[in-house]
Amino acid sequence: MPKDGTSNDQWLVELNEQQRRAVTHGDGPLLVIAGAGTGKTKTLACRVAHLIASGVPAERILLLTFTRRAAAEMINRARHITDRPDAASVWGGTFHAIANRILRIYHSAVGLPNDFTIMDQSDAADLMNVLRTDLGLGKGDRRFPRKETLIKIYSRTIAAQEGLRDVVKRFYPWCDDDTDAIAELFEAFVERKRKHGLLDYDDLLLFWNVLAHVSAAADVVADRFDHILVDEYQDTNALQCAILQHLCERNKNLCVVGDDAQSIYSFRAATVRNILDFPKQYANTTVVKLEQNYRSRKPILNASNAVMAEARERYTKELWSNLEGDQKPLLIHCVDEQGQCNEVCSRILKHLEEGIPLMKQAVLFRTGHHSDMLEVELAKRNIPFHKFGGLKFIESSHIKDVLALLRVLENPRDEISWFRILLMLNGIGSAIARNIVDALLAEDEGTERTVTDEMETESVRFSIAIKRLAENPPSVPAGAREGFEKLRDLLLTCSGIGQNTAENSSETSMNIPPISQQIELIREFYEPLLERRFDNAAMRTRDLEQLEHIATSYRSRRSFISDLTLDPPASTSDLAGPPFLEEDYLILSTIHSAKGCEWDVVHILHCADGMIPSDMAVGDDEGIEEERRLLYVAMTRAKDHLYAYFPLRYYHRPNSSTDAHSYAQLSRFISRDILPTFEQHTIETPQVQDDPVKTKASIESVDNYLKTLWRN
DNA sequence: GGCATGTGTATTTTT
DNA sequence: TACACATGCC
Repeated sequence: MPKDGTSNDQWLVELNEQQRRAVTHGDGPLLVIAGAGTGKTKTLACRVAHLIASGVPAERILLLTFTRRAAAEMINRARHITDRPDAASVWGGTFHAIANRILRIYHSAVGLPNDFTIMDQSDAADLMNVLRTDLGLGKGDRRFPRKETLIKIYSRTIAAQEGLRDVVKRFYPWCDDDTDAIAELFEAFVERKRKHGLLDYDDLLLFWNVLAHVSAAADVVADRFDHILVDEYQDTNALQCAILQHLCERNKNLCVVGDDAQSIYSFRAATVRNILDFPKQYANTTVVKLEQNYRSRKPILNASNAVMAEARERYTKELWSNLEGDQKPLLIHCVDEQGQCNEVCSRILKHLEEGIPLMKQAVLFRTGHHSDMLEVELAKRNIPFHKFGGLKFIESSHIKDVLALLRVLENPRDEISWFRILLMLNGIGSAIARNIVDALLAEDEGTERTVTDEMETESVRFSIAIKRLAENPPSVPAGAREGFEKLRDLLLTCSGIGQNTAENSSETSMNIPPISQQIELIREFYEPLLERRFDNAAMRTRDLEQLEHIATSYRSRRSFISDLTLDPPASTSDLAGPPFLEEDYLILSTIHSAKGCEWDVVHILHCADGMIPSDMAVGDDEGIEEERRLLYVAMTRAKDHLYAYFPLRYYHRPNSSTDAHSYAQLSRFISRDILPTFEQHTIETPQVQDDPVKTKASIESVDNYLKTLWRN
């Protein structure tokens, strides 16, 4: 094993000059402006490798990325480059995942229990809703913001570190009259979370930040890392910026990488100011720009640059490419959405025949449901696919139900999960559920949490709520008794108490079944309920099997739940069969989830005004600009072939037989001036399948069908 | 009073 | 599709 530096040469040679400057930069703040496809991942991976090779202990390097997958990939690459297994101990992950990891260690310094559970955004919204009802808001004819809106306001206030009043005025002006009530609600929200040991996404960052400057752990935390690297810095918010500032108070070894032209997360309070003002914030910043694109052929880059050239602000760089190509991106005019589906499918199959596997092709779109019709079409044609973004596995109600059971086992003070579970049972509605929850949690709430770390072992950690369930369960109405008994058995078994009575519970309490077995038990309990509650039980059952499968790789229930909330798996509800059995599959993805990825062939759906830009975002200039960047991100994912589809006609009710429709306009971002950077195709009539019954039963499609008869 | 059930409606993007 | 809201049933 060569010592410092000597083995560097081999990989350094493969870098271009700018990349090499970024990789070998020594101490002090470093800003890397990295355009799309300029080898950003490679540069970061090499920098990590370089640091390790120059003697920085791997566990003192922190790599913050946008997804866990990105961190894992870079660390893996660094390990290969250096050929040092210890590279695996680099701290890598999202801000939230790292916050979780840190807080599991230093929780007591900020007064958190160690068994805290993490709520995702919809859990937080549910809690918000409970409190909203408790406080009597939303009663009468006053229209009070919906729970989703409330959690967004809350989240933005914290992430942007601005006052509630300002946030509401600026982003939610229609809620301005309710600000006082909202403030009151938020106070209750925070109080309730603390009482029940719940942290939401914002709390994770908030406490990490607090940890760094008010607590006794501050020194330890600030000293923990010698080098910090941050990917996708343009999509960080004020709170994350503050955390970083605290983390590198000792040394200024902070390297941030990003692209202001790809900032697409302002709805999460991300601000481009972070990256633009970085040199001002950190004196003596070294700035490196990566402008050579290694991904896209010239005509694709041309069109992408043309789209960005019309942006209101001027971006700091211009990308160039050496990759020749004579094919401009294709702009394809389709009759309607079905026409778009047909066209996409046939082009995908054509490329497949040419030898480009499905995995190297992607279909991108603005919102999750933009691919609905295509998914049906792909299923019909037996083209397997994976969908990223949109409605996630974890958000479907059957998964949430199972998760609620696990959560209650992990943190019996989790009121929201108790509610969710109880409401599933026959004969129990909100009133009875309320009584049961009150009965179970009553003593717990009054009890001070004086338990120390050492005492919080598995055996004592399940709290009074579970004990009460074992010793003197709350009474329930006769109609609900049977279901409640089954629930009780389940929870006690999973807690390791079994069906025995309380006297020997302390002895058997260590007898907690492994996590996958717990899920199996839960599944047995839940399946009858599932069949009663949903129509498509079969598919949902398969999801549960999948969940059980994921669980087998976890040792503790706690890390399983945390990971599932912080790094949820992509959707599995594919129509085209069990995805993990297919060797080749097409990628469907929202543009947001496509960030950082690249494919040989990229198809962008719905390039119509109202889709990109989304109707929801055209309210103000900043919103529109972000949509433009979104299209830019989508286009720059393509290496060799880029297709943009524009369906002319949108049916108001796609699944009915009525013909009501309206005409769409081409996306405003593909303006007259930049049209020449595309080649245009028009698909005249919808392709009629061998089975004409599949086509829309409208007069028009009948007529079109007849036309094909006359012609053939 | 409280639960189950039916109808209508509004739907971005994600940790 | 999931939720809010209204109505009908015990």
